[in-house]
Amino acid sequence: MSEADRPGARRPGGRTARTRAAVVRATLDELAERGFTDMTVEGVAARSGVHRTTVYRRWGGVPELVADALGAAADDDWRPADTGDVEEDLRRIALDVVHGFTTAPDRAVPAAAISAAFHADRAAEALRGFFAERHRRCAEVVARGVERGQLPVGTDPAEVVRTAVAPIYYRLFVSREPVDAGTAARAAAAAVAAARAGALPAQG
Amino acid sequence: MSEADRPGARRPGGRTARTRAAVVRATLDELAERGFTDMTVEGVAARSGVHRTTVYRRWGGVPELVADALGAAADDDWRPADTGDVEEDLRRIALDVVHGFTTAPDRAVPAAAISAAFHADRAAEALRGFFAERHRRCAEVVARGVERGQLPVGTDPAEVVRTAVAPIYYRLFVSREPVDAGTAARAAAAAVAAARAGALPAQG
DNA sequence: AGACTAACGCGACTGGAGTGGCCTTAGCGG
DNA sequence: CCGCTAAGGCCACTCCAGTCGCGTTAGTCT
Repeated sequence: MSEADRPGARRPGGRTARTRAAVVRATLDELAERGFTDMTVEGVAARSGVHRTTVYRRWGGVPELVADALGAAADDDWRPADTGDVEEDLRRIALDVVHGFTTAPDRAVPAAAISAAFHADRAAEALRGFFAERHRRCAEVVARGVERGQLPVGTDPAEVVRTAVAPIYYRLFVSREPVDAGTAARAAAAAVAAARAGALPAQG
Repeated sequence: MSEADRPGARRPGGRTARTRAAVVRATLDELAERGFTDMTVEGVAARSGVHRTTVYRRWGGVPELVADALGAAADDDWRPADTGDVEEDLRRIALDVVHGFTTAPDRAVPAAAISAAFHADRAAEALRGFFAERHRRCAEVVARGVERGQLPVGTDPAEVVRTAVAPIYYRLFVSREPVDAGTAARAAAAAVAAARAGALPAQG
């Protein structure tokens, strides 16, 4: 559900949608090439063929551009794998996170989104929405685990997901320590162990 | 071990140290008053009575100022409590984190440090050093728990600490969800449960 | 005490971010 | 097919972050 697709928008298709697409694409490219800190509205405008003023009017600044790009990137059909084992499913989710921030071609985008959320409320809201949706999708993995009897009834699905990925983000952006596949596996194992022990109940 | 105290520094005491102290103090004040995003070198210079040029020369920019302020703030004598129970000790550590980012008078400082690390390598290094030291101090809590037989031998102390605090940082700065005392208690309980299950071994 | 030099103060300058007014274009309606 | 209006283009302007060169001050060392 992007801005230009909204039913209430005055000019749903046509020029408005084209400029937005061009700017979003340019934002992603600039982000990958120069990074969030060195990125500039001027550069995005030049690359997209849209005038600076238009970008300032419709978005407002770099953090908002990143927020919109995140929203566009979130409109994917990503789904967690279903291997039949909760811990394996969670490990794959955690591995996706590690790859998304270390080896993925557009790895600068999610990091920039987290950084942008410090600078603009709109970016923070976009981030909140993005992760709410991710938690929703990943919760199915935990729900399946409960159905299979691998996790106790009453386990909070989203909390298990948070526990499984939080250490990765913590190392990446807080303690600034290296992350690898082992980090992901360990975090997933810890989340499952905690859930099995009943330490992650709903409504806690 | 701050810059001005270093044995190799050319001018250990005197004007250099005074300027640095004034600038660090001004940085903390500006941070609390205007926040990281709206903070400016101009403001810090004016408040400290030091010229803009000097600040640019010795630090380089806002992120470096924040990094130095973090370094100064890290020179405290904070120690985790010793209640005789690992989970209670960890819960108190987690509670300190929650308070430090939500209700503490200088709560803007640590958040700014995390944000600054996205913008300057020097800030990222300062952050890394800060958390390495924190992990070191908090590891004692886990070590005591192992000695008491509350946690299995071979548990990785730092990893338990990371697991206990990571969900808080995750909610604060990644998923942008609210945090409270319950968040801290839950995270500490999950960390202990995972450690008890042997999911957080050393050298993993 | 006096020279030496690192560090600071100062003002001028540059470049780019961000804004406002005005005109043009393109999509939508009748 | 033709007006209507939202959105974009264009240009000029302001303002502030950051830099440079030079003069001055204050520790340090003999």
